[in-house]
Amino acid sequence: MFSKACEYGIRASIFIALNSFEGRRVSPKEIAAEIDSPQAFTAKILQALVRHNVIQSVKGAYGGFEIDKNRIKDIKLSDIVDAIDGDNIYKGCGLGLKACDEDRPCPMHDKFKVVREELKTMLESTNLEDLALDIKEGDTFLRR
Amino acid sequence: MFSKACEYGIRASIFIALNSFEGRRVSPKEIAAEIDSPQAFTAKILQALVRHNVIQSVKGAYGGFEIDKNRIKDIKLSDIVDAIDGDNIYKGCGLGLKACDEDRPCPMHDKFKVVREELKTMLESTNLEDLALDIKEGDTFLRR
DNA sequence: TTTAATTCGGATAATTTTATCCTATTTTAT
DNA sequence: ATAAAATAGGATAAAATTATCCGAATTAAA
Ligand code: FES
Ligand code: FES
Repeated sequence: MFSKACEYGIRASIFIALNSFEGRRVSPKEIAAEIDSPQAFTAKILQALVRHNVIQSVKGAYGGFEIDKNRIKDIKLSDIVDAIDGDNIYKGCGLGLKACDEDRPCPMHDKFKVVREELKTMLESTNLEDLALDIKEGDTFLRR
Repeated sequence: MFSKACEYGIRASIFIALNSFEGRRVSPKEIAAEIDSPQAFTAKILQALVRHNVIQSVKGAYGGFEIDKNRIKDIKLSDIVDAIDGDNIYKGCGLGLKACDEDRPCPMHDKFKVVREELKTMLESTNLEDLALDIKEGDTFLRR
């Protein structure tokens, strides 16, 4: 469904949010260890998320990645997916036609559109706060 | 959402079904031209679909690809996706954990599961006959 | 001001996916 | 039998994704 980069990006964002609640910055090393991802590759993804303004970075000693505590609840899954995988999964044709076009639809269009919309709604209505809180409660996990 | 191979595979299967209604076999060349896909790559995908028993091939002169006319309505989109992309999209964890596990779910699990199930239901309840008939009526298109 | 701890960014490598090419094999018609 | 028309399948190649490495730039503390 999502690219590896996007999966790592979401898991990383949740872990950063979790720590930002406590006012703690985290390093790519710590993040990769926690979410079980390749460290250098994860670092690249974090850079992309910074560029897209999803997370913030602080350089130098005592630096690391963080998310403004007050904005955690405003960051939606769709922001992360958009930043890394782009909008094809929301807007693209399920059969790979150049664009999804109501006026000249592919055979899967009517049925696919429903699923695509549901995915969109789900990603747009899920924020980092919700996800991080579940982890804190021990109900969900970032690795296995 | 799906791989290129899978997109081509679905489009090809629909076109083959359309022709099999008329008792006509089609070649990879004709298929690729019709669905706007690379011919040799498409041929490989057709071979895979034959191996998975989704379509049939007849070698030699006057040969080509076809689908048993009586089985067109029994072939579901999920059969094609399964054959080419496997079952990860139905069964896998949305955040890329090794497997989706109810007992140790990822933070996205509850919400992702709903979308994944809807996709599964959609693919399992859509058959090649429905898709091919819409094209015949001129309501939908395989290329653009 | 120096040092240590960091992120940033470029270069490169490995792997997977997508794509092409060529030959072998099969089958029908002549 | 032979020739022609097809699919099958192996060997590569190209492109995209995933992954690693290393030095440059930045920042805070000592
Ligand atoms: S045209 Fe294919 S999904 Fe809309
Ligand atoms: S555990 Fe991630 S989707 Fe079920």
